[in-house]
Amino acid sequence: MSDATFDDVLRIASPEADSQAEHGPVRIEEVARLAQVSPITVSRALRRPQMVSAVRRERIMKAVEETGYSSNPHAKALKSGRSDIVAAFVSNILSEQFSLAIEGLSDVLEAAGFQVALGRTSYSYGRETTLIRSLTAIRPAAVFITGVMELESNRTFLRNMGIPIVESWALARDPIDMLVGFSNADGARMVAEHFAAKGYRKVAFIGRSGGRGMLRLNSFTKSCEQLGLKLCRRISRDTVSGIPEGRQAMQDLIGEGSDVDAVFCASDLLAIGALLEARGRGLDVPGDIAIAGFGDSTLAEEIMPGLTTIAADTRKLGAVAGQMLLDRLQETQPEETQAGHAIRNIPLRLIERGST
Amino acid sequence: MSDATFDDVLRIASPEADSQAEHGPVRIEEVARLAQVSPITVSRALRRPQMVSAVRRERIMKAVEETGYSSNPHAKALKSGRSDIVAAFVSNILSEQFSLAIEGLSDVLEAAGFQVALGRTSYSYGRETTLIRSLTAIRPAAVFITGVMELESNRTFLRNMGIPIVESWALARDPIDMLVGFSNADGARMVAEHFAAKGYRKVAFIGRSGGRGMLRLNSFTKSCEQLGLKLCRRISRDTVSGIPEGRQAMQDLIGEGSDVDAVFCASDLLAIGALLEARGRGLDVPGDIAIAGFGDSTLAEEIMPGLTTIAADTRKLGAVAGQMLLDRLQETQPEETQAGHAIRNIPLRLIERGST
DNA sequence: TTGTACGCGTTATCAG
DNA sequence: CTGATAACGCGTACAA
Repeated sequence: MSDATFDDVLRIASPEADSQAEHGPVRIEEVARLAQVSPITVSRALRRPQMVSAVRRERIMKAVEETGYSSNPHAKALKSGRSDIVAAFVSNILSEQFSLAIEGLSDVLEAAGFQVALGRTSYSYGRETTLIRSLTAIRPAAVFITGVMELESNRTFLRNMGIPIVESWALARDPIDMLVGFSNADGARMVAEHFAAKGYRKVAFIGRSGGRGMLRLNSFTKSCEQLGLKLCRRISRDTVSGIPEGRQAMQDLIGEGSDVDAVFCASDLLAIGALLEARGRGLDVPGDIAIAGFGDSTLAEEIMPGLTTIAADTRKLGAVAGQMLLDRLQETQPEETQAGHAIRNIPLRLIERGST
Repeated sequence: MSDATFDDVLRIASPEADSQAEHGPVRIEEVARLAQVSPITVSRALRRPQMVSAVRRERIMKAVEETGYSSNPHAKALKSGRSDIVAAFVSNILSEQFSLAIEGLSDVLEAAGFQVALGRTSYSYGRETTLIRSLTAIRPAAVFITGVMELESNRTFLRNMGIPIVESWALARDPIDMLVGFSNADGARMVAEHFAAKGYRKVAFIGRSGGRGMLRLNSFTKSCEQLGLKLCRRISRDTVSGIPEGRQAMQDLIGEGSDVDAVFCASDLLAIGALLEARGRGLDVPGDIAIAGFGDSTLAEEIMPGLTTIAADTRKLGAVAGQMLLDRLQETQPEETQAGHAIRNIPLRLIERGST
């Protein structure tokens, strides 16, 4: 312990001393005794109120209130073979867009009594596989993935668990189960069309070489051809894409002395890095070079001169995913709970700002 | 479903068909049968290997391998009255610093077989209280908080759970249990000293009015007095502090026609908003006005002309917290597991960049 | 509508 | 060192 100064921290006293935690957790039996019924009746009163007479139900509810009873989720999970946990796989929790999706998801699910457990795959198949295998033990009620599961073995494994699954972030043709995504291809096309409309002719692409970066590049390439744009340069890296990588890529581009008009960056962070580098070297954006991104991060609006980008409402995406899972979890006829291959599309829009 | 273009998504086939999930989870009994021992011996072989003879232990381990057995965490939790879940309370998952702390925490804990469950308090006492109460049901093994619990009732509740708890992000004098923090007061003083050393004399403060914002303001105020700096203006808001709020605050400051030299913003995002606004209005930073932040976000380094800021290694903070929890969880004599009031200090340093 | 008996998978206890 | 027995708290199946 160094001699650092201690902070004086706010403390807020509360009148009622809450000694509830002292006596350990309340069991259903205690509630039953208080309400003068059997434990199973308490259980029913909570799970299927209409199965219990009004008189007892009220007595029970009162006892529940008084004791602060809530059922033990582990016992419940053990009995039912299924927990109230929804597993959410995220490649990178530092991503604003993924975090927003998780917020949307957990807002919906927590309101319905489910817990969201985060698993970080860190863009690694190894970690992803490890996490997937651990699901056998946890017995989640459902699974959400910010992305599409790529390894066929993991897809099979998840499918065999027989629980609702939502993949996301792309409009894949045959999801494991359900899907809520947006069309990366459309987004890339919108950028190409925007470039064409603004009169840019010689364009470049910066992005990750795998996954969605690749999707965006493929579509961008095709659209450029159709629109008569010349795609002079593609800079792909397979590392995670942040501001420094964007800077580096732009540096490469400029260093080559290329005469590119406009650059499409497959993520906002890449685009912001590129933009900062370009301006730092005295280039005018968009005069000397136009830049567009993907994702509509907070920064896209704040940075000078404003970043043109493709926006998807990812908080909504998460909320929709949560609702799809809930719908399936709360279905009355579990027999019908076959993989429905429901697909929901989240529309994209291009937001034009100063950078193009 | 609109007519959006379907993306072609990468699929990676894998040679070995893994049919493990088909047959439902493997139970300890199956392993026992395979190894020709009783279930309890399997349990012991896994939890206390030295209690089982080498011969059987090997047979058992082989059977575990073959079946892919892993113990059911719900049954374990039910039996032991304690789960392998560590609850982590975060006020805002969109914060880069908090996310890094969570990464550090879960890297350490997951390696030791614990699961980290995130609870978002959203800077709301109500949500915090709700989450705290829900812990009774979940029976976490331990609790981590990115911040200091302020409500006395919640502090009591947590203390009474009798599990290891780590608060963080400030050097509070009497933590509920353990603490790993940095001195917000020191950080603010470092900024004041830096301003003084650079010759700035008329300074301002922008920050949140509660919690750590207040800590930083108090210390900054005192340091300014001691150093002969004139603290002309304090702009406090009680909302979450992002780039837009920083912009707004700087706008207020400039609008008043004040002749402030330098501004200390209690968070990097506020500082970046302020910086963008100042430059957007044609002010030179630091010529016309110097700006310093707190947190050392990625952006601080990237933005022009570089943001002077107070850096704390929050990933390390999370890792240290995880280790403190682990040490307590793995203590052999549970009798000694009294609230130790261990306090660890994470040093701060001022990073000077172009903005001052 | 209500209650009894039992089992979910694991591990502590105690006897061997 | 090993195994039989019981119990963790809840909810399903069945009986009343």
